[in-house]
Amino acid sequence: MPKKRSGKTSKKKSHTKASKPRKPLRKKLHSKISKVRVSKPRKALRKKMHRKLSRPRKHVVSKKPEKRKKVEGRKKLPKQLQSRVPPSIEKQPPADFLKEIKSGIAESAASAAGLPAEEILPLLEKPPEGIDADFALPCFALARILKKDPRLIALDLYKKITPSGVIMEANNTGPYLNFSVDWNSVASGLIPSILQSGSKYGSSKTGEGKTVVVDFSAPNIAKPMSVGHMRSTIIGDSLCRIHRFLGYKVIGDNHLGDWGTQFGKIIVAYRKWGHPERLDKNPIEELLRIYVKFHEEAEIDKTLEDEARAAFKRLEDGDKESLSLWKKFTDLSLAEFGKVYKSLGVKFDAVLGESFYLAMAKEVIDEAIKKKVTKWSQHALIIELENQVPLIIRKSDEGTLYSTRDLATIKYRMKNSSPEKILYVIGSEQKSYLQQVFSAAEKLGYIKPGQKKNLVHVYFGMISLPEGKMSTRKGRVIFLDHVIKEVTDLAEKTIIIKNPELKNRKRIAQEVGIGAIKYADLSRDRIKDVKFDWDEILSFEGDTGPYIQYTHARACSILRKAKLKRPPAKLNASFLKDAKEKAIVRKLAEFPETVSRAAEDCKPHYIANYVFSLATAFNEFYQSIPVLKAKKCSREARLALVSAVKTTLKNGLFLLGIEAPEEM
RNA sequence: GGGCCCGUAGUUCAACGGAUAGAAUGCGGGAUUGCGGAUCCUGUGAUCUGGGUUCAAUUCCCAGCGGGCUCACCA
Repeated sequence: MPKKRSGKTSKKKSHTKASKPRKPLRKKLHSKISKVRVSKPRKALRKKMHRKLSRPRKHVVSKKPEKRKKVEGRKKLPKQLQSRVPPSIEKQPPADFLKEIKSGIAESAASAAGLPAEEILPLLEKPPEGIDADFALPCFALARILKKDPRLIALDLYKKITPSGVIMEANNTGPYLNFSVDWNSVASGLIPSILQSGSKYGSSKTGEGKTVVVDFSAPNIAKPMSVGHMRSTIIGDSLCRIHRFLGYKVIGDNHLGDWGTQFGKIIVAYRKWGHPERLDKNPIEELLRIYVKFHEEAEIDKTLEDEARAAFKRLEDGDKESLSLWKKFTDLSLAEFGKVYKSLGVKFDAVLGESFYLAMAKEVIDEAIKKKVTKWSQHALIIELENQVPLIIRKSDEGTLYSTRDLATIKYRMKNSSPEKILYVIGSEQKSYLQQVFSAAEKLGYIKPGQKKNLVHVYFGMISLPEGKMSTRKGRVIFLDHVIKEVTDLAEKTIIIKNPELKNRKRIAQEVGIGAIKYADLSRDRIKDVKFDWDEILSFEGDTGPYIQYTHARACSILRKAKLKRPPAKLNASFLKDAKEKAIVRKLAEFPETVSRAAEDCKPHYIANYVFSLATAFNEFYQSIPVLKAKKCSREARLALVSAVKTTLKNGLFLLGIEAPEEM
């Protein structure tokens, strides 16, 4: 049975529209009882206290007393405001303030310790919540090098370090050396820099001159796109955006499943049971019908599979009638896929399906024979691999296989784009298969020896339904366009309730609905399996795409009402005094690092999590601190902050492939 | 059976080997007619088991248990 390249399609009982469980829109009626707000300790603090009382500490190393002593003895140093307005040179990538702060800290700690800064830098980390500091240097690693008690090292460094620049103070807490940063000073450079960089904030030039091919989506022709294809499409699209943002030349390639034995099946099925009129009217539906029919009949009549293989062989050998059928099916399917891609807002730089590589695949076979890396096994041609199952590259009927075409694809891509990396955004179930292909490619010399690591399988877990595995053939499947429609409809209903005056309601409902779908996928680590859950995808509250979009829209709303002609050129950040404001400034500074980590690990969920935490920080801020009604200086500073948040949220959402409407 | 992946509050997810494991959702309380309540505040509640490495393990290693995927002429 054909499998989808991008994932699995099967699914069990399909939910039909009306029966779908759905989370009701929450109507909140609020009681108007006025109450005096009592300030309470923060939740985290509470928890901590509770834990302390109820549970014995695990490690007795804790030196609370010492910590306290240190904190008391902490010396306040004069802060030196050094606002650093970034160079306004166009070509210059946006400044990465976090990186600069960290290297500043690393340098001063390094010179105090007499070690190179490069050794210190990677050790720097963010202290946990509740620690009153911005950066921490755990001294354990130094203890080994310096052969000293880490606590003494921390103390020693603390004494030697003279804070300067944005580093306001250092202090030692047990084996940790903690640094506090003057966020006002940082903000006065960072915020104008963000405003100036705009849609470029967070980008860099690290990928300049390098090419990355992203192989993603890859639906199978003649089958509808199910939610099984969602992950490859959404994750792949995001990875394209992220790499492009970092300066790479990206070739997003939709490696369509438009060749292979399943076409034999469809051709056979079409000749036996197909209705041309139905095909024209409702192509995917008809193709699916005959495809399912084929498998039902094949259960009974075992010769059907052979018939299909033979039909595929004729297609591969260039039989005209078969080819014209193939062409028809392909064109019809592509038209359908195009609609889905359009609503998802996904574009490709290349759409080179497997059929494109047919001639090259045949060359691959000849080459493999010539290079003497093949062996015969039961009339099929195989390549033997170390510690792996051999890879079949030609069937016993001399037809090509997925593997043959994949090898040809590697050859073609290396030759034509010489990419630094090729990312295969394909389900984890193909992990061992892809490793075989990569090894074979190395053996055939399509990649340089030792460069196998540049062929990266960006795998992801499988989508299943609450009722079990999906299965196209059994009709247990949820179609992607169905999901899009449901979510979009709900978004529209929500808008009608919450913002009836909104213009462009349809378009924004679409943006919000798609945002919900994409965010639900991209906000979790791709390697984990997911259960498709209507309730989750139809939820617009909490950790969801619409929450981020809403936050962005609120920021836009404030800026709109402020009627600023243009963002302030200068910023007096000393008016950003509140802890909530500082928290936002720090968050803003973390964006570039988050983006590059996401690219390194090919994990867009870093960005999703980031954007959520920034949105949350912002919501907490504007909930309690007035912007428009603040006094002039505060108002200006806060408006700049709001604007920087808006920009950063928008950029983050963009990297996830999610629109950021200004109203919703 | 061999190989690979996963195992965290009731549920769904986070957590560059570090200091008190964060959220969301659910359920229970709340938000002075201030910038849109798709928001905010607050209570509740978790690292599968057993060993090992480490100053330090949710994280790394081994074993077990549970789940998923995969083991050649499908893709």
